Amino acid sequence: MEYNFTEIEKKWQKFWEDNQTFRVTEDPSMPKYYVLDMFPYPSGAGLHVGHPLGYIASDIYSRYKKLKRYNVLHPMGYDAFGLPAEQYAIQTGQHPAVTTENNIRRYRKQMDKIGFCYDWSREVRTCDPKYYKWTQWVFIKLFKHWFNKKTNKAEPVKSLIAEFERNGNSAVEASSDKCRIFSASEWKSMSEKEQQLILLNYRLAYYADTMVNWCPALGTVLANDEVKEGYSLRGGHPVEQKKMKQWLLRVSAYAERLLDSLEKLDWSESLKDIQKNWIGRSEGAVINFKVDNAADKKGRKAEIEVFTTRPDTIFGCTYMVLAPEHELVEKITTPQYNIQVEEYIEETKKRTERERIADTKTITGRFTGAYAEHPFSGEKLPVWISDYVLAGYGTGAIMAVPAHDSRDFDFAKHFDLPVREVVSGGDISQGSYDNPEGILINSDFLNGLNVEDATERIISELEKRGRGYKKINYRLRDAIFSRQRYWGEPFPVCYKNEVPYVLDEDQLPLVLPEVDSYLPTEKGEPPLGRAKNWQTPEGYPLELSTMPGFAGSSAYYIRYMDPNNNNELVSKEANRYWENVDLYIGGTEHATGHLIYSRFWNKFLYDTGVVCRDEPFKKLINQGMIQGRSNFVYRVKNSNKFVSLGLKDNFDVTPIHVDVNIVNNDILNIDLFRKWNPEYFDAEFILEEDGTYRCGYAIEKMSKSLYNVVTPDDIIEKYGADTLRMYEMFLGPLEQSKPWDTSGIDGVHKFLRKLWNLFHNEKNEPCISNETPGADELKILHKTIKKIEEDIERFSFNTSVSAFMICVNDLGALKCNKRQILEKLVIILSPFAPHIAEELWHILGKKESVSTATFPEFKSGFLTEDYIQYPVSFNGKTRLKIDFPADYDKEDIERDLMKNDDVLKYLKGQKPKKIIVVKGRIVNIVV
RNA sequence: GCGGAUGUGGCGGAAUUGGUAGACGCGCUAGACUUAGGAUCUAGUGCCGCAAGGCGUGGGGGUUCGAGUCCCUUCAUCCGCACCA
Repeated sequence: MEYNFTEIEKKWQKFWEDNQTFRVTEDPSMPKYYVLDMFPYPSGAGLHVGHPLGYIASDIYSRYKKLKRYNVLHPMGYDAFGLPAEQYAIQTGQHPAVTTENNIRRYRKQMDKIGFCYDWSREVRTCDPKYYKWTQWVFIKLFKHWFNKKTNKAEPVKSLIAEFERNGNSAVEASSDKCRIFSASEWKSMSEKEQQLILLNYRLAYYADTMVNWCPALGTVLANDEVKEGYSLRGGHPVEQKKMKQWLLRVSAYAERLLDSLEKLDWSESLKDIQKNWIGRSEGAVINFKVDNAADKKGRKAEIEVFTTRPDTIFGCTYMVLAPEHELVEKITTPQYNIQVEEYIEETKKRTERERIADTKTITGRFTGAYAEHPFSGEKLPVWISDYVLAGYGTGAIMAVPAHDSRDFDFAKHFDLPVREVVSGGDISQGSYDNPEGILINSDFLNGLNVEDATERIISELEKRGRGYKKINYRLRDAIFSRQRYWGEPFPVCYKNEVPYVLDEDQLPLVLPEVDSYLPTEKGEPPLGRAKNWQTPEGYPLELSTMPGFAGSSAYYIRYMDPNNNNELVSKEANRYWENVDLYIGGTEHATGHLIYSRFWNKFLYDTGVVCRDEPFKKLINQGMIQGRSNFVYRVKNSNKFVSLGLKDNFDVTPIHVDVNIVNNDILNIDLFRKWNPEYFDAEFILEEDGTYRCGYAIEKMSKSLYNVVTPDDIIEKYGADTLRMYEMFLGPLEQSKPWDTSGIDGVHKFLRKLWNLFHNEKNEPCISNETPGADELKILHKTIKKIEEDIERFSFNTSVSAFMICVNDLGALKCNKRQILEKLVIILSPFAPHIAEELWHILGKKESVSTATFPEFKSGFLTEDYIQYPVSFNGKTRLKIDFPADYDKEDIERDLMKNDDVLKYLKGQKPKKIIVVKGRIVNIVV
């Protein structure tokens, strides 16, 4: 036996655990560095080879930073509440806590085998009451705060109440729901219930009637980021729109800050773009249009409020459209049109979100019979309803400008409404001219202005006349925060007189109760409706919904700083020391969910003084997906005969996925294939000339159903964890998606064996020389030190693996076993292959873990060369390679070139027009 | 429709600032050793060509002494958003 990775890896994993090698504490004498992985949801399927990619990268970086003398926080935990465990519970009756516990144990086992340097003493689980106590605590805090637009931050509701008592709400500028204006005396005369209901409009966690994404199959509402193209992200079930009373988080209050501070984050541009898109800032104006035939009790005309990004086109407005759900529809529809409008509203209600999206080409709508008045021309504008206007965006109403908006144009053409051009530059007979460029026409006082000036002018005019104002609108919606499910955090909320109140902090955690079934009750209540005594000691009923998945993951990075603190979410000292995450590695699938919510959550905690940094994740890297590489066998139709890839075109065949684990370099192991599926036991094979069965392949998602799943466990058993770690990195750039193909792993494994051999003689006995290394050996070493350091700093781990291979190949060629070289090599390799590094470090006579060493310093002196080989090209084509002394100048080189026979041969007697010499790099002769 | 990413040998990929395209590894070919090889070692391996030489970084055009890299244009694949007013 030579390099016995199984034994070595077990030994050092035990050593790390016994010695608590990676346990960290706050140490003000050292600079901190916080490396975080997106913690996993422990699914029943366990980890496949794609999951640990990011963990390995962050582990390498953590170990590197430790060698660079940083105090590194590198924790891990579990996002343990969630739907799959609960769905499984419904099917099997197994308590989700049990499934979750089992899955966590399996994950931990799998992770331990890879040799990560996590400080497991800091582990968190979102389903642990000691953890979710603090999730509930933050919820209460959100409930007790409102967002003051004047100070642009969250403030206690107490201060809001004080203001109401003093001056009513007229001077309050809050991110809030629409709320009527009241005076201080009105406030004081209100009942407790009335006051509480008003405050709900202001709270950052609030309870309101809202349009939700309802998923009947899952029996719960979903947040916008949990729905994709009308289907639930988890499970792919249809989702419909429904009005329901739900808990929401006022994320929209932070839209501007979430957008602005993206600038200073070291995230990829594409991820920032996704967030920018999701937040969806648009600048425009709110304009009020009076409606003729509807007035309130005091005789004030009703007003349609619209939001537009093109107020400059206001004179091109020829009609108005309300969303079918708009509250004014009922009030303004004239009796004559009542029936058809009601019909239309019924129809749209029936359509699911998915149908609406799928069917965007059919133009539908109804006239309400009402007319609005143009704020400048006084023209009568017919008011329509149509589902192309969304209730949930802007004000749910638009001024239609068919000449300059393609949707309005299509609608106008369909219903034969007038089109009036107001910005020159397009051809209105052909279609709308949406470009915001051109000169205003047919627009009264705006005529002759360009779009930009016209926009400015019209807004000031609107403001002067009190008919509108400048407004920045965001697409980002408040997050629906309740789920009608069991396996999540209970809300610390009870209801008195149907008004929600939060529990006192000292009643936390509010522990998830036991239920006899995980299904909704007969009354249609969530599963918590089945819990016995689900009420406060005073007898008030508790909330029946639970919190969504993103609740527990929104502040977990804070909890790691001080995971066992029972008095605070995080102590001031721990938070001030660790501040925030320096490096966060995870998948891009969380771009609009977790990464928005946790930024929001963090900003709120920053406003309230709980944490000291206003952004949670300074630098973020999205690792690419590892795709599966599937293999196929080709069955001749209506037979049990399988034909090899090279011959399959001669037959009528069906490609069938075959387990990649019984295929090697696309050659099928026929014996294993027969055993793999009894159906194929008697199969016949048509083989290649060389007697092998060659499989086809395709790059697909890694998935059980495609038989292309490779687990880290299998790889570790065959090659060891160090090989797995290095091969995962060797596959390609961290951020790119790339297919997993086990075939290539031999190269990395061979490398580790070659490394082992540098330290051992033919009899596999350790054999280290104390001789002083020569210049060539030092050069190889320092070239590698430099390369590895640079590569790690830019997260180019694939190229560092190559650099190690080159280094070991070169040292192997020199048969170098000199201590001074090998010691440093082991240190720089240890982040990548920690087990073999520890073993070799030990062989070098060290007693401590190699992780306590210091990253060696690169010395440029060892790299200087006497001669430099210059590629010599003629007209840009490389023809020759000539050595020149390193200190040669341009003139020296030119002079020598003209004496060189080969150069003269290529010149064929011509005189060069020009000679370009870039010192130390190239020579180019222009003929 | 909008926004983003990617395109280099049979395959994964390298080339960090405009300066030797294909490092490193897999695979393949030949050889050595071996009872044997899915072990190990040596050599070769972008394409065309016997060769000289020519062609080569998705396609077309440009800037430059010199372009995978910069500019324009176009195609393909993937991802995100989408009646967002």
